[in-house]
Amino acid sequence: MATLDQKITRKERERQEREEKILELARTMLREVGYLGLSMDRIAAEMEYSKGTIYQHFCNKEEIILALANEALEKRLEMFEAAATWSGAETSRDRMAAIGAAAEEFVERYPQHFSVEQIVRSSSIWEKTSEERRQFMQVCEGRCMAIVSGVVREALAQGDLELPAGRSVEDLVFGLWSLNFGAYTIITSSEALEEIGIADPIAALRQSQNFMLDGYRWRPLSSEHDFNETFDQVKREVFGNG
Amino acid sequence: MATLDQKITRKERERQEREEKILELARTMLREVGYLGLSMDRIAAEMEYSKGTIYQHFCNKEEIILALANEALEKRLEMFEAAATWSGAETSRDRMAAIGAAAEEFVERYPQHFSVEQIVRSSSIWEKTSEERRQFMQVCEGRCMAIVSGVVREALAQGDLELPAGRSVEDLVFGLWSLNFGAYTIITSSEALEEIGIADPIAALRQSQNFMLDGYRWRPLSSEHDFNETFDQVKREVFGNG
Amino acid sequence: MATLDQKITRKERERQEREEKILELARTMLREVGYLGLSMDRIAAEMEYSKGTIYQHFCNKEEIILALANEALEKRLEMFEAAATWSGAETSRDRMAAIGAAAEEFVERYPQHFSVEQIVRSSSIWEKTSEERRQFMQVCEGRCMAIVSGVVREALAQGDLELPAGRSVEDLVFGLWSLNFGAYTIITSSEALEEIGIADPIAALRQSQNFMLDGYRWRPLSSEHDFNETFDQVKREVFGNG
Amino acid sequence: MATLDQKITRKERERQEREEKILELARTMLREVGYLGLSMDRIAAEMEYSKGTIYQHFCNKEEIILALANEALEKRLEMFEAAATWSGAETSRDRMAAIGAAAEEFVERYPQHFSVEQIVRSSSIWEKTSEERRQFMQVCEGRCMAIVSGVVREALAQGDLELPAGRSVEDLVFGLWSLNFGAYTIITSSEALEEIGIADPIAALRQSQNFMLDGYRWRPLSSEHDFNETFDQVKREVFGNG
DNA sequence: AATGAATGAGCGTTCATTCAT
DNA sequence: GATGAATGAACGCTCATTCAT
Repeated sequence: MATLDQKITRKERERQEREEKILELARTMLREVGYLGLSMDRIAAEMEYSKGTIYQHFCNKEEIILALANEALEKRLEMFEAAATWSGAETSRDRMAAIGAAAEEFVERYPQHFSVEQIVRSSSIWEKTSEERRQFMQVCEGRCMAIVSGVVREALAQGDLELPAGRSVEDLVFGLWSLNFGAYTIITSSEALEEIGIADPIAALRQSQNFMLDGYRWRPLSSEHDFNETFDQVKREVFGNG
Repeated sequence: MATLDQKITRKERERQEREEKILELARTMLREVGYLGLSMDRIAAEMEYSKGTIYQHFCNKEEIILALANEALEKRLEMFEAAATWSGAETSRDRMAAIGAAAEEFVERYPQHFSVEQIVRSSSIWEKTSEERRQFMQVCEGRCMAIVSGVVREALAQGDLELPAGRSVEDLVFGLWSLNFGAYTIITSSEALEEIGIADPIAALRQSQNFMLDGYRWRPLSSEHDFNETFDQVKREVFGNG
Repeated sequence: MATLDQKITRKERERQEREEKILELARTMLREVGYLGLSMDRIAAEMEYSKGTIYQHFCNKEEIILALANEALEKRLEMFEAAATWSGAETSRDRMAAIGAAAEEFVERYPQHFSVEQIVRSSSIWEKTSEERRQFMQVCEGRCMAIVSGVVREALAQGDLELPAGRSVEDLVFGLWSLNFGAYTIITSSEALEEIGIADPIAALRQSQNFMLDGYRWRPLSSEHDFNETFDQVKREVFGNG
Repeated sequence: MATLDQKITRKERERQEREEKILELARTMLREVGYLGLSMDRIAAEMEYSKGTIYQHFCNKEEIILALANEALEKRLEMFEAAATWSGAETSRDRMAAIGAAAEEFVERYPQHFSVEQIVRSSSIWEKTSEERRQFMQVCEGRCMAIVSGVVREALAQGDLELPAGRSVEDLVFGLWSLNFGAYTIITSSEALEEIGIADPIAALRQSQNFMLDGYRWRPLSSEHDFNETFDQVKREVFGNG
């Protein structure tokens, strides 16, 4: 019985390993040759498996992209959650900075994941899976925003922050989101930023974020606290990136 | 001689008109059916010219995209320049706001152009023209930045703004650029932002920009001046969008 | 020994049940999705058995079709035999009408079976099994004809019918066969016969058959006897279709 | 100008010749390997043209079948019309026999055309073009029937024929249609009819037709006139098959 | 005996590109 | 200079069949 169980387990394990391998390959290819360059033929050729086998795992090219996007989403969520519950945060703004650090870490550690998100966003992959797309994208965006919004609301509750008239919590989050998404997109897709004077875009991004929140008067202001240090601390303590 | 010249001129004019028509068609198709849907066959079918003729103008499908991106760049530059030299600006920060308004107007007025920029940025179109790409992208980014940088430098010169230690003019510009590019990308590619709480993303973007510059202590602060009004004024006076 | 026998019997019974189940499924699928839609994968997916197991029963996709055709043949033969030995027949022509009723009943009761016959007839399934085909098809046609021929010969023997010069028993049978096969094919494959004026094709078929036999001077003529009533009677009494 | 015209004419002629060649090939392949065996790859391989070229003529595999079916329909209609207007017909039943001869000639002269009709009828080709199918099939059947119905109505008008109670003109036509379609199908798809006793199926079909019409009391009866001779005469005089 | 992972040839179709006219 | 027929590699996908377990 044990043998049988083991057998099943091994087969299943092999299956999952194969699936992971397909996704890994797809992720890399997506990064290297883009959505257009990603083809089932190429994936099959690059693996030691045949086309048919790939199709036994994913019945669509789109399903692969979908799976990839799901992975990316889950990874990011996981990291955001870890950051949002960081025990070292003394203020609500610390917590916000921690999430910023998580976003930074995410792109650095999993650049392919970020790539996938951009492709999913820009491509017309979804024409077929249109209905699912709307749901998936929205869930993705919604859950990510919920974490950030939670921290903002906490700040409001604690009196660290007041919103200007007519602005909602989500508007603030949208600002941070745009800034981060835009920055990483430019960093990822622009070669030679240095040559146009941007030596350290990550530092510039941190600065911009801090100043934006200063503008909102989220206390403590960046003039009162070194959030740069907070970023580094989070990356060290939460993500072991020292 | 005059006749000959005229003839050449007419031919040349016809040639340029044809070229413009091809690009116009390609632009529309790109927006409607995406990069994947854009095909030389389809372009030819939709025109009164044949495929061969189109190839006489653009020896590549990629060349067409390149030309489209060029157009977009030129259009944006033109608008940025108009904004940067707006006579109604009383302060350096007014001028900065004017450029923000130009960016807003650009996306609203020429959504296809913005589309093209995103495609160019995300696609692996460039494999063949990789060398040209680096140059082109850099020129694109460089010229746009130069205008914005100019305004920042003016602010520094006039004492309206001091940069924090370690930050360059380009870092500030990068922040604005990221924020804007990110915001418009999200707006363009997310369906149903409203459902996740972002009712007026453009307003949120303006706010974020203003607060970011407030963070930099660029005077007058947004608490001292209604830049929202400046945005509207520029769109009215410079771009006739009232 | 008895135990062993029983075991073998049970196994064999299970095997046959499985085989029957495969065929049942295939028959239904053939009708629903056509020959093109019939696939080993789909059959396996729809059953609780795997592809490999199915291949243990039928080493070919074609073999399944062959088996299906065999079933159809057997079913029809069975019904023809029942009709040919109908105790209610008073004349040889009654007996002939009874077979006509059987053919009618067959198509009505087992439309899938008729479907299979047509597919087998039209498809080039047989390339591989070509040798078997010739045998099988001939056996099929031969045995069916034998029954009908038997009735014709009986009529000749009893003096109800004389054949015109140069015509054989088989020629008469061929006429009936053609008429029936053609009619059911048209009925099955034509949508909206009614719109082209054929409101009741079954009645038209009965009429045509009767008149053809009248032409042969097979007594009693349809003017002397209501064969329509005979048809209904057979369907009621022999096939319980009332 | 003449040169230009000629050029266009030649190109167009070449195009049509190519198209005809594709259809000819497809027709033969359809007959030899059936609908399933017909593939764009095979057509392309068998011609000296590439797959792309084939697709420039027919944008679908189905379009080819459709074109083939159209050809068959037109050919048959043409032959039916020629038969229906045969000047040698002395009676309405002569005219009917002439159409029978046309049907015979059609299958003999263009067996592939008849093949196409059967395939179109039996296959699930039409799943995609389902809407068009209904129309096309109906037009096909309708136009063919109209000619035959016309002759029947003429017979009624001239008093050569009375219909039994409850039977329509179309019912009679349906009988003839079924008989012919069925007979040719069996002849085409059954190997070795002779071995099961049907030495001359064409003769048997003629006989069956004649007797069916005799049953309807369509005068002159086949006992009063040698319609076999009429058949041969039509094939000779109208179709030059002597 | 039963399984289902793996195969790989084949399918219909698209499309950038070339080149004879 | 303009044309569009011709190409052929590539695509996403299917499926009958095999075979190690």
